[in-house]
Amino acid sequence: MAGKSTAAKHRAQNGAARSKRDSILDAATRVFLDCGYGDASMDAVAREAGVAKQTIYSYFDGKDALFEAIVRDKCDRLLEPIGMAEARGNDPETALARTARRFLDVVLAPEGMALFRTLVAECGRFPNLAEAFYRSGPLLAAANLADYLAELDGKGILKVDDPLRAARLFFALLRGDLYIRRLLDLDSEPDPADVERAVADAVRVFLAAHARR
Amino acid sequence: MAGKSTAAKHRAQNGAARSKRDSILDAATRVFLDCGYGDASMDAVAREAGVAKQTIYSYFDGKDALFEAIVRDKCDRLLEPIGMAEARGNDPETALARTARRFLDVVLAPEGMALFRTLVAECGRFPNLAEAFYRSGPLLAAANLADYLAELDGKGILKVDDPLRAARLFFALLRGDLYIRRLLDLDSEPDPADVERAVADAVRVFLAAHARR
DNA sequence: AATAAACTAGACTGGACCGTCTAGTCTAGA
DNA sequence: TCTAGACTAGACGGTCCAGTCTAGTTTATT
Repeated sequence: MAGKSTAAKHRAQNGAARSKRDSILDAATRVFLDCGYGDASMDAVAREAGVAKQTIYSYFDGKDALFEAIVRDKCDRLLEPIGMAEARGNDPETALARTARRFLDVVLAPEGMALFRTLVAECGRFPNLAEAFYRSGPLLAAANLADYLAELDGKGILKVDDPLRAARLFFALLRGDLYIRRLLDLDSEPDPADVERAVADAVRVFLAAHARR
Repeated sequence: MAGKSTAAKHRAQNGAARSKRDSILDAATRVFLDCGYGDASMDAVAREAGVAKQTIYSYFDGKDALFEAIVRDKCDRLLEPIGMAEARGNDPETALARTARRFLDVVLAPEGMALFRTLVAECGRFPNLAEAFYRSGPLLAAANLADYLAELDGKGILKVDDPLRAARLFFALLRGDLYIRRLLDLDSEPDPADVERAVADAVRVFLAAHARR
């Protein structure tokens, strides 16, 4: 049976070794999101983590596996806030603006951009990662907003025929031109005033399109 | 003076050698947009072009220069239709829908997506290329549409306070969720019905937001 | 203290690839 | 026919890197 690999043994345990595994993950995240998959070297990860290269291979099966691990980790952690359900108690304008701010804060931040850029670059090699990202990010955000929009429609506050499509349109509005420019690294992180303007624009247009007459 | 390089000599002439240079450019475009900069090899380009590797180096100074050449070429050629000015004679709905269709046809097509993906992946290494793309693509499209919107505002047909920002919002609406999914390679090229729906949605929302009351 | 497992530092293998070089072939013009 | 320049096929040097291996050190447990 060829004996369980050390990596497999590590994976099973949750104790003290956990911290070493974490420091590798942290370092790998920095290196991969900084350089991209191709230009990131395992030696660089080892150096950054303050760990021997062999140790990495005792926790992870190889470069691919390490990359997958850090991406899934980042998706879980980073995108978590944009998966939060709506605060139902407010008027639509306030609730939408809050959702919008939370979304932009995450996706326009350096970490969010780096993650997305890396996934776009590697979606050919790791199609399942791209899918996982989409589900735990854009799709989840849209689904949650759609629930809220359906509720507003039911109460007769807004007119929303297809809540999921409307939610997607809202986030599309929100990304606007900023997102493209950030993707191409033409701008650094926008200051709060720019974000606020983008939020206001998106909310205004969205409400105009879904007002009850 | 160290003698003009053969590459320089070639660059100066426009005659028969032109076709060889073009076949290298064509092959390089396929290889680079297919594999990305890092995974594309000069040997692969040579093989694809049916040319000796040395010949490539006699026309281009190296891998970077070849990449720059094919990207600038693609930007010029591919993005040209979305830089076209508006047909002013129609009602706004028709004109917007036409603009929208032209835009989506280009950017959602495999070539458009591949170009954009590659630029996103390499914007750290080639910041000037990202800038050039943005200017000859998204910015030009928005600027042209903005002119048209300003005209509609002047005639009192629509209410558009900031034409450039409105134009950007229009294209953002248009990209919608489709663009994100295409970027991550989750969908293949959308069928015309999907495009038509995206166009209709964007036009409807945009007109609702900018209607005169 | 003894022992096993985890870890380190660094050498090493095998392969990919950029850019150069060599030697020879083909083509066009004098 | 002769010659110069463009081209080809392929070898080659140098570099980088994933993943393995070795030999020695630290840590934890009994």
